[in-house]
Amino acid sequence: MNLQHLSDVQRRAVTLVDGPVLVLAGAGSGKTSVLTNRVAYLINEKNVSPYHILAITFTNKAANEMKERIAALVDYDVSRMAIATFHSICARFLRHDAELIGYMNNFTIYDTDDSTALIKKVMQNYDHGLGQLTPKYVRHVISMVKNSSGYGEPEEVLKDISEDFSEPLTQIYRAYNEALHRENAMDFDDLLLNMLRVLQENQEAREYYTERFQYVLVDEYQDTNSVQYELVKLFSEKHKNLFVVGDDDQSIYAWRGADVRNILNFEKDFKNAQVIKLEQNYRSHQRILDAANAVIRMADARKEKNPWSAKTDGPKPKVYTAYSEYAEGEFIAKEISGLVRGGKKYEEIAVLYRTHTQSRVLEEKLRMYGIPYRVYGGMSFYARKEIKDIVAYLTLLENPMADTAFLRIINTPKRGIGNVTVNRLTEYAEANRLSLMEAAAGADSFMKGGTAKFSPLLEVLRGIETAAEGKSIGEMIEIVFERSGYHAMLLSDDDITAEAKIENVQELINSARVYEAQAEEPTLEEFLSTVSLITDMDTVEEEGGVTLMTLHSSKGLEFDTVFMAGMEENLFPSKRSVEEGKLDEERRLCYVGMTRAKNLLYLTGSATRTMYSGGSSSNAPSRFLRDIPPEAVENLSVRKDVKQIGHREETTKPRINFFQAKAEFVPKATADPGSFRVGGVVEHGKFGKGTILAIDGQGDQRVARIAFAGGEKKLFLSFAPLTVIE
DNA sequence: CCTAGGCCCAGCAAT
DNA sequence: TGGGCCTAGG
Ligand SMILES: Nc1ncnc2c1ncn2[C@@H]1O[C@H](COP(=O)(O)OP(=O)(O)OP(=O)(O)O)[C@@H](O)[C@H]1O
Repeated sequence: MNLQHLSDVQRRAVTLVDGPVLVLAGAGSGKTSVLTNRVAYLINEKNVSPYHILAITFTNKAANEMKERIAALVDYDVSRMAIATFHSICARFLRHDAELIGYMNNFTIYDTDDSTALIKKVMQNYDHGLGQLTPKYVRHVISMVKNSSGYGEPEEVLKDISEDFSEPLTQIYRAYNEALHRENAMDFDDLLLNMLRVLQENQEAREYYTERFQYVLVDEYQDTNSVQYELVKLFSEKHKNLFVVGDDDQSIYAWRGADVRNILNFEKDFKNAQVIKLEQNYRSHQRILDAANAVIRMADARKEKNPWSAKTDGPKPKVYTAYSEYAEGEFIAKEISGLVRGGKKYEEIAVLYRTHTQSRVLEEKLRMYGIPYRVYGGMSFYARKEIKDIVAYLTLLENPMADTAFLRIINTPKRGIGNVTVNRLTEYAEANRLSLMEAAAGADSFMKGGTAKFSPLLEVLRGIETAAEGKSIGEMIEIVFERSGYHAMLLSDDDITAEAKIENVQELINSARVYEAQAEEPTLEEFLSTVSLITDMDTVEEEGGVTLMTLHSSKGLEFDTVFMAGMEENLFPSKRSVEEGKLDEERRLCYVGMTRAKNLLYLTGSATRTMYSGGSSSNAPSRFLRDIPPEAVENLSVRKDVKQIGHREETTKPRINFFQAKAEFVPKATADPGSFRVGGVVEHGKFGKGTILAIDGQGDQRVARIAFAGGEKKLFLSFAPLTVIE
């Protein structure tokens, strides 16, 4: 196998196959490439059967790509290979082993929506004195507890999280888990946790998996949580050939339980571990690296690295501060248009932001300029209401005990079953330890006319079940769509979104057909499993225009040109991160974003931003911008823009922070009127008229590159005898 | 007892 | 922007 395309040290990482190995290296150093090559190398050169390999990727898409690569190398049914995300692989194993820990193997996976709904229901049953705590918050706490299970009992973990509420929270935590178990359902965290229990509690299963996995590989190791850590440790305990790659500077998921200590302590945790450092960055040129390193250098507690790029030169990162988010969007759209006119492809460009809500304005401006784009993340296809409703019907076919799914469709379409009836049903079901569906069948015993009330629904469900017998999944969805009355409901809905919803359901049918065509042995169970674990990131395409996504989602990806929008205090870093002292994670997120760029990096922001209520806030430029030495970037901000806020200010309500903000983002030297700007025309006492090509530096150090008739000159703006012509 | 429409409030990131 | 809560009408 040819490994000539790798550097010496990368090759070493690929071929050092025995024992625990950590590749700790900065962004763009080829960690993922090394991991993929290593899998291929094991199979091709070391004659390891694909069956004996466990490789954990960060997205399903990355897993599929890796499988495709392996498929080209060996004659093996790669779909059976254990290459997947933690969640997918655990779900797959549990389909076989859940019964070892008291679940049924056809368990249902509840997504965030489902689990929030269930938590809400559980909370209603308790006079917990948690009035002010929302189900969403409680779900987050519960998730943290589950993800921290490697550290101890729920009670202890809860005390650390919330001293005051630990008791009621513990109660809810228990009740929620019991409900999940009764419903034969697992939430995302349970997938990991229950797989861990299988390994811990069942000797035979442990034997099987540890014997099987001679080689264990994990990508993005810095963002593993305590349960994932335990899983990795157990899976690799027998053969001890554990290979992990990661970058502590890219740890950005502590808020959902990831623990960077996993990577920092690797050498201590795994005896005889070898550590390989990759220092060369193959993705970005040096100027991008310089700026990114200026930001990450300020973080505490990190392993120092010496990244360098062979591409020593390239355009400096560009900074632009607009006066409003609309102007910011406009700037980005204009720049993209210009870049594309210059030959760049839309697909090579990404716009990254801290929060999904930022995308709306950006989209608006891109559309205005006729720029094709695709937004990833946020509301994914499978999270849409109509899709989730149809999926709930399918879930009930597979698992009639899934009360959460039942509650979702009990009155959708409308069947005259309201809150009061639902509450009575729930009470009755709980008192008699029945599933809601079972309880509904005996409704006469708890309310007058109960049977009559529920029989239409039960008949629909029974009808679907009979009709779906022996049918393909695509056909099942059609049956559900028709017989549930969902289609009719949408047809009679004159809301403009109804048509799109019908199309979405059609799309769901399509995806079921695609799944059936591809799967070895398609089952409804597996389809539902896949659907609940699919993310938008798995559908990233080569085509489709400019990519819009959050900074978090961009981890692991790369683009020729990257715009980072919303580089402002209170947004990035977020207000909460500052308040809660979690600034470093934001800083690392900034580092992740900047290092996605191969060639061109724009850092944009706005002095003001509209709030949901219609008001407006004004924010200083992000501190991360200030951490980059001025001479390392090119500042494209125009004084003119800044002044306009002043005008707008006077016509609208005053904003407390305005002057402060203005003072911070206006470079000093431009504080005098008649400002210089890139593209502007100036006159010099000696050289005559010229056009400003670029301005670098700040304050007295600002240098302009100006094209005069007699050639290009670099001049200090504060000293040169220049007048602005236009 | 159900439904629809109006009002009020909230704001991060995602498997 | 939307989801949760409240109210009036059916
Ligand atoms: N030896 C090499 N020669 C040339 N290009 C390389 C080499 N190694 C990696 N690359 C390229 O560098 C880029 C970054 O590689 P990769 O995504 O594997 O890095 P990474 O360390 O996983 O990055 P990150 O941590 O930022 O996600 C890819 O485009 C890859 O093809």
